[in-house]
Amino acid sequence: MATIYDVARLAKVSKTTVSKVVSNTPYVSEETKKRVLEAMEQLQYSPNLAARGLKGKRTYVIGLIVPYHAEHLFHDPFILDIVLGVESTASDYDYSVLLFMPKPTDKRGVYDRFLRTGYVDGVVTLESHAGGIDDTILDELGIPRVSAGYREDLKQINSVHSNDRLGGYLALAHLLELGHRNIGIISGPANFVVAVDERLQGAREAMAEWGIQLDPALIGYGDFNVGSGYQVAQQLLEREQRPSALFCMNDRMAAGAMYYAHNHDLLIPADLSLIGFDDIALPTIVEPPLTTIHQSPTEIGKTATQHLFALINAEIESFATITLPVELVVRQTTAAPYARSIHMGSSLK
Amino acid sequence: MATIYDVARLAKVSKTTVSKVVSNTPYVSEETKKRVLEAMEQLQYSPNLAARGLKGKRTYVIGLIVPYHAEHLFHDPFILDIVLGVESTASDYDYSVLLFMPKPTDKRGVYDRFLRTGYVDGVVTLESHAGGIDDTILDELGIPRVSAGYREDLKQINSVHSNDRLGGYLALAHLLELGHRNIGIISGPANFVVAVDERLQGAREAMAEWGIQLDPALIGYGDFNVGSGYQVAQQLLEREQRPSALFCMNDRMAAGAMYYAHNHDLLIPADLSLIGFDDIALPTIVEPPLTTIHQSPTEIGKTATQHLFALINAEIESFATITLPVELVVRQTTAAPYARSIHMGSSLK
DNA sequence: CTGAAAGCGCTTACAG
DNA sequence: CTGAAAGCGCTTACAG
Repeated sequence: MATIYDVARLAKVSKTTVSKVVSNTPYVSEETKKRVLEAMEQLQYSPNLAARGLKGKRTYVIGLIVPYHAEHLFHDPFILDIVLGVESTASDYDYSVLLFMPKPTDKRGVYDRFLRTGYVDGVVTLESHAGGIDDTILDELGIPRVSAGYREDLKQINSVHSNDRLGGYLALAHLLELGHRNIGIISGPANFVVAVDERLQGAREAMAEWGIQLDPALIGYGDFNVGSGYQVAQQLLEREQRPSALFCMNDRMAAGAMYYAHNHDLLIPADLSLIGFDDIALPTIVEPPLTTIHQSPTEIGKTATQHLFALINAEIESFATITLPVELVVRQTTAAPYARSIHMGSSLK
Repeated sequence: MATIYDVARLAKVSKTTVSKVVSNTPYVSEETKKRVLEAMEQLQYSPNLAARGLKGKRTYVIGLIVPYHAEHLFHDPFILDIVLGVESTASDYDYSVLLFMPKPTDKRGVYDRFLRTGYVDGVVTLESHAGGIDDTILDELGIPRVSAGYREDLKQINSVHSNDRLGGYLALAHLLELGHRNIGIISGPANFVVAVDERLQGAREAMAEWGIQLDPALIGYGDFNVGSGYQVAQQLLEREQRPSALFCMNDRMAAGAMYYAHNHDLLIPADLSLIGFDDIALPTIVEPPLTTIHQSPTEIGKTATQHLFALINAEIESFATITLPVELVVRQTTAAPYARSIHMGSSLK
């Protein structure tokens, strides 16, 4: 591979000058610059990252830490989208991404070693809940860090996530506006996945605005999988006072709930309104199309990485948590309550 | 961060000796070694990767190239599992993983630059179909490469994938042994995803053994999503001579087919046998449990990475394609054909 | 605007 | 078994 020396010789300048052209320093004459650029092109020169990293203040590499959690959380399709957002943004900044996936069984040393090798200018961590990454080594080494997701220490700093509280609020407000009062919630794991707690809080706030207290008995806890949506729907819909609407904390559980409704001759949305969260591409056979709260995992990855570069470049020292907008997407699974039963009597089956 | 010099000083030896201890060279006295090890521990010394990469023959980094394909292929849960296998194996070998996700819109230069920076000792590429990675730059730079999945040039070399042909064979053989003769196939995209072609070939071979010719009209083409499984099932099951069994090329399409069967009062397996491929964790509400062909994406990642290290260490020069075993997992969606209709007459509805 | 020189933290022959 | 010295390919003050 061509080195800076080869380029210098071909362009008849010094290594120093080549280096200046590479790093776009001003005060290089146009003519010299052009000659160097041509030589670089001709030799397909690409600066050796190891050498840059060794001498300069930068390694041109950021770390991406994706802790392996429980099976179903790790296989969340969002993870790949966030990773994609991080990688493509890093690439835009001419940075490379070093991937690190610590397992829960890893001793502390593994994590330390990854950072102490001195390879990274900063790290993005993917987090969703307790037991994640801790900052002490990062602080000690002076490596900036941005969290894509909620920080495990819950500090409102250097992290990027969806406005989950607003999402919970919008979902409930939508149902309340339609006239629903007896609303069940199919929650994810609470006190563990921070986003879940936030969405619950948002739901609570919406209900408070309508003067309603959230009944804990109307909250069921699933694990984000389709199957748990089915089970929790069953648990909630078998109640004496059957809820007229369900807020499901992700689209997959909403699909499970819909499946339960189909199996029990509940028409959606006539007998039961359903709203999800995420706005993933559900199988087209899940009918009717789901009303949901849209969020953008790729944007989370992008925004987190952009802000990491702002930290690396010392443009900012830290930033307050960024909450990305979420959006209510009304499709065909929500309507006024008991639209059908009002006309046809209350006995549904 | 502590350097090799700090360690040398603390242990009262030369840098050279420390380096020898780090790289586990023999011919260091036990006593010296122990002192150095203690100093390393005390200073939390970790060799600087950039310096190692610059001077030594190795960078201790491998590249992982995950091309962004069509939406649904990229979001295949297998990808994350393969990545996990690669990362954890690299980590076992004290290597780091540099992630690279080229988009179809990337100009050639982006890919080149990733490799020309001289950061990687080798690369693992994730591939499934045409239009992937080409070897010319790798060959030019002398960077070893292993493909996790079928190589896009279809060379039977330095690649690791499941024994898809055997999988196709096992699936069909299972159905044929149960007595099915009129068998439909819900295929993935053919002439594009290599594994699909292989599975079809395996299916063909099984049928030939039973003296049956595969009828092209009994093959429908889906896109691996649940919805397409539903649609193709419909297309095949509405035929004059309704197939008594369907071989689905992944579990998600099998779930779609099952859903179609439920909606049309076909009992599984009494009226219709169904076999999938992959053995993913389907939602528990998909009932009955699916008979399928098991494969192990994490193993693909691990095996590919292990062999990459064998190439890097020059233990081998190349290796013939490794096909990882697949396994028939018989659960409850397959049975002898028309188990019910034989007893109850042929009118099903 | 240009370039000579020092040095980043290692590894690797080589000599002892 | 141990260590002095050269050098990997860059960047960065510094001098001109």
